[in-house]
Amino acid sequence: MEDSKKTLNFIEEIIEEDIRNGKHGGRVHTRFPPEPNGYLHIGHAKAICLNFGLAVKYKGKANLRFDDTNPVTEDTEYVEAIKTDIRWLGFDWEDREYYASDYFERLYQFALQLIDTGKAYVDDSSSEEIAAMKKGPTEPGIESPYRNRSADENHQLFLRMRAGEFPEGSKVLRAKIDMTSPNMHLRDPLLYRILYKEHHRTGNKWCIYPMYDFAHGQCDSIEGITHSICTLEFENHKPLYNWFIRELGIFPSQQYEFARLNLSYTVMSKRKLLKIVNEGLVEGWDDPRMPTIAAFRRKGYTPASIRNFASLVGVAKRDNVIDLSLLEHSVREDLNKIALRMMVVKDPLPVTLTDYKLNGELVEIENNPEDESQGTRPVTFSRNLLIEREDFMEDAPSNFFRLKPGGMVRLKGAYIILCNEVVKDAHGRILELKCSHIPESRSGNDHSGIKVKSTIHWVDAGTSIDVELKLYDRLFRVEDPNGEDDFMQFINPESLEIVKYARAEAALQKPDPGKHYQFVRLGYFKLDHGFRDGVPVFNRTVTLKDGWAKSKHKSN
RNA sequence: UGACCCAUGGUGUAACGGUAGCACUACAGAUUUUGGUUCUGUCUGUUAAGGUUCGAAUCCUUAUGGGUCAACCA
Repeated sequence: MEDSKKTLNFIEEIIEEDIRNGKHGGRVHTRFPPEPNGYLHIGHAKAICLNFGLAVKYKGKANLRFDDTNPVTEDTEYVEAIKTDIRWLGFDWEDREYYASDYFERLYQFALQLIDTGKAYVDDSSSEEIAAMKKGPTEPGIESPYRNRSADENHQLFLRMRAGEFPEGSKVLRAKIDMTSPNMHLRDPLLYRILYKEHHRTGNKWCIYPMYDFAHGQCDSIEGITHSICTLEFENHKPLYNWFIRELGIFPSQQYEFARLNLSYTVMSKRKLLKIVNEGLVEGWDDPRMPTIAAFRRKGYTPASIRNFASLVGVAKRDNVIDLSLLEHSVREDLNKIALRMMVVKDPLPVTLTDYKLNGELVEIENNPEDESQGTRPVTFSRNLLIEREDFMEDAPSNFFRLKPGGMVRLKGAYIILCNEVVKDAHGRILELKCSHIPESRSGNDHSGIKVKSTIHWVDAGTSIDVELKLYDRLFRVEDPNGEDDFMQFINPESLEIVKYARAEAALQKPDPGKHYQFVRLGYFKLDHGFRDGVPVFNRTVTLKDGWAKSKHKSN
């Protein structure tokens, strides 16, 4: 959406070929089909951008369709969350909000049609018996003893299944295809099961529910979907998808599969994410350490950065693990242009300017050096300041450019200062720095002639305020934690660091919840849900790139 | 050991029989009142073996490696 690449991905190639051939009158109609049983994650974001993006690019349409055929796991809570996320990403399904459950009656009629043409039968076998008769992929299955009931008997039985005359699990409807097929999905797949469960939309109207395979393709067909795009694991379902369309003689939607997104240092399966939530390892689905869209939103990502990321990762058929750094690159790129700069000191070290005689003054500092139109703001400067503790080093190596005894550094937007004395307590902990300033070095009017190697951030001790900072790290310690059962052992125990009392310039007293900030040299931040005991709480969206930290890491 | 799918630098992704390119990462340098940004440069790649061809990442064969499928989940 952001950029139209010159080269096409394989789905775009198919679409352009179809348009050239006048297939479906050159019409392009896609759909995004979430199951409302969990929150959307960054992998879904890729699928959303793909489906809705294709519709935009080829002047077609994209539907939102909830695949709600399993009343046991689905809920309206998820429906609302999903809609919020898609809208936030910037996509619009207009009036095309559909539900598989809207089509239950038509799907039921489709089932009767298959029964009457001898293509489906009611099976009384238990689920264990059915599994046993299917056998494994390397050997042919065997046919059910109920497979050759007459169309008429099947018809009557299916009517009675719907009427609620049979207990849950006692009967299923199956397609009659081929029990010896090497493709397991073609070994008489289940179409309907009996389930006495209330559905979040249809209530108790139904006690039989269609399976995914019997619902999805037919829903596509009903909606006139031209390109039904799904992930690779449905590749083996395609012959079945096509079989239903052919046997029913309905609109021939076509399925295309692409590789789902995997991100390093996290997991993407709903089951695993649910487990992390349920075991209380995070606050919830929108905890900023989660890979959900809601979490990225709360953490301070922008919709544009996620859309751009989706475009950067591309669309192909090979399994992939995308570097987290690509996502971070994408959000930094966006935030650098829009974020308001502010100064916040995470770990304050008092600095007293012993030669500063004024009763304080205001210095003007730019709000965004990348964008002059964002203007400047006045910041209070005085004799008593706070700087970052790690910006001072007593025995500094030669490549440490910040403050050291007898050394000079510029305070961002203000003066160059000189460190004269280090005040310590009995344990040797540094309590305070006594410094002097160079009056002629004032920012914007510097005629001191002095060049310093570094500029550091600071706040005025008297007027600064407390803020809380929530600093996040990757959820998992290892790049690919996707082991089946042991993934929990790779959880990063230090994925959240809370700085309860950082000191911020006074302007942050009334933070704008809609704005993205850059706390100079600390990273990009966004207001979390609000305040804790009157103290504003900020989530760190992402750090700034830090060459110094890297070189330090290397020499260690 | 059945069927289907996939294989290009560290990670992704292009090249549609004719110069292996782009992004991220990493590294080096320049600029910089954020060790940020910006700019410049460098490193690293066609899984293997055969075949077709004047010419193969691309087509064919085989091998190897990886993924998916045996839920009354989607």
